[in-house]
Amino acid sequence: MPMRSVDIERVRALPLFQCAAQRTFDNLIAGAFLQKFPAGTTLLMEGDPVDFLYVLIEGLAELQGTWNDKETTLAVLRPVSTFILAAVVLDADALMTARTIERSDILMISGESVRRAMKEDAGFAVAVAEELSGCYRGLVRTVKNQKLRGASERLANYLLAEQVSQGGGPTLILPHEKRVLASLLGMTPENLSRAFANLTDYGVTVNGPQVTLLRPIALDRLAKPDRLIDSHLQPSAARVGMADRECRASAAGTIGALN
Amino acid sequence: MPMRSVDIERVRALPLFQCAAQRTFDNLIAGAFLQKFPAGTTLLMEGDPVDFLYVLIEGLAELQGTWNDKETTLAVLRPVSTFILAAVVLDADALMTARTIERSDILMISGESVRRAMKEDAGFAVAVAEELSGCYRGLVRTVKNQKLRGASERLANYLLAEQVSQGGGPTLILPHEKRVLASLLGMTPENLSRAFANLTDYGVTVNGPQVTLLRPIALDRLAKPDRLIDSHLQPSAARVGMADRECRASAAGTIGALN
DNA sequence: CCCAGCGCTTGATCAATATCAAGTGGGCAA
DNA sequence: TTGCCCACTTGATATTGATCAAGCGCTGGG
Repeated sequence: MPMRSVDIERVRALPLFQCAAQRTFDNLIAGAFLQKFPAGTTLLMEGDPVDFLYVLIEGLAELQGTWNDKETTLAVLRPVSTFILAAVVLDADALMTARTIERSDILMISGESVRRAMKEDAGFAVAVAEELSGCYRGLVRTVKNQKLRGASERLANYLLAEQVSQGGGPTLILPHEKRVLASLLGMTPENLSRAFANLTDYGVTVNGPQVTLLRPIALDRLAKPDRLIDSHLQPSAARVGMADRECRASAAGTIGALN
Repeated sequence: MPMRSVDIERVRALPLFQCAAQRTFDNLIAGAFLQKFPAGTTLLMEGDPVDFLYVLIEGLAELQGTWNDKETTLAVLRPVSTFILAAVVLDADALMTARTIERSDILMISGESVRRAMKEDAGFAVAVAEELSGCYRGLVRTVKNQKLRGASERLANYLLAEQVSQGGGPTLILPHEKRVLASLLGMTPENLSRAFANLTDYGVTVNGPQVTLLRPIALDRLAKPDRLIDSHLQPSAARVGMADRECRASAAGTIGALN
């Protein structure tokens, strides 16, 4: 499957590849291939060896973990993000299952060549370390979110985060099924319904996948968003350089570039 | 505070520094200093800028997160481990506060010099990426542990993990106060007591900080440890090379080398 | 030696979340 | 169009975990 040059540029523009030498980048792309997957495809199973670094170019994907016949969503990924980086770096087995939620275009880069590129190109190795740092911090936020907040607080913060990521208007569209959201937020679908019902008093109106926040101030007072948990409200209006990439990782919701 | 050469060697032997060029290592150590802290000292507050990479040489330390006057322990660190690496790499604010639990010897390495070393020494940059990958995967395990298991299951797995890390004998010593363990496992101290009580039927006897596992098979059947959550039972008896460093990260309990 | 404080436990109660069981409505296929 | 399936909702109930309130036992200071 040949890559369109538009897509190559989008990948090249990722923080992960921005600082790589042109030669490094060309080598990585040379052995890579772009593939289309229908919705609901399992890309990689928990416990399997990882042969590729994945880059979601278009569509929507999900990372989930399993234990004892229970299942939980660890992250929902949107374009453009890489995933499974940590396993690739260590040449280890996957700790999470990766699944497409929508029909998706996914770039697969040989894991072996990624490891080689790191050794040969210090700039790229640094970029990998920075990417992983961002992913790591995203997960720290996730754990804090999970351990310190109750269900409706998690939902409230998710909604506020989605609101800004969707332009700041009063109404936002849930990007996937509510059942996935429930799992992501660490509750049952039934409880998500009830959590939405609780937020009615705070001006939250639900209409299918469309949610409207009528009293953002009230909702905010309930949610108590925190820059050390919710990455959407970062103070650094300055510094648009290297270090801001962590901003893409969100604790309550979509964790960009999760591995 | 001059470092003993014994300690220098212990640091040098860390996976993080093993592959670094001698020159890189010397530079890093040159600007570093070793400091002793009494128990209960706050090394770094959540939200503060991070100026140093910390290496716990001796003692016991804790990483905790806060929100809305609630507090949770994210990890308990034992020697020798590094922490706050991710924040150092990104030159970002700390997401967790770091506290000593016991009197501790801590090596502090300039963050600026770490970032410089990464750019100049690809081998070191790769090691940083590998370390971060291990930390990342440790946190993935933590999240799965937290979201998929109930309180007594988490405790049971913690005990089994501690047992192997303390030599595999039937009796083990809790390395810190039970209240810290409770917070680490995501429950209240009261509930930890009750969780211990529940495990009585599975041969768990508690006597102060000393815990004996009389029926390991029964306990194991309850705990259902999983190599994709509990890092203590890794299959890789082979491959003692680079990639095994992740083994030090444990989901249920002490996450070595957490950042 | 005694007492105060603290960590831990235990019991009673309460709140939060999960589970079970219908029931509704929309979309898709026959 | 009809009818079924599936996501979602809602209610009733069960379970789990948190909170509140004593009480116990060890330790360190007076």
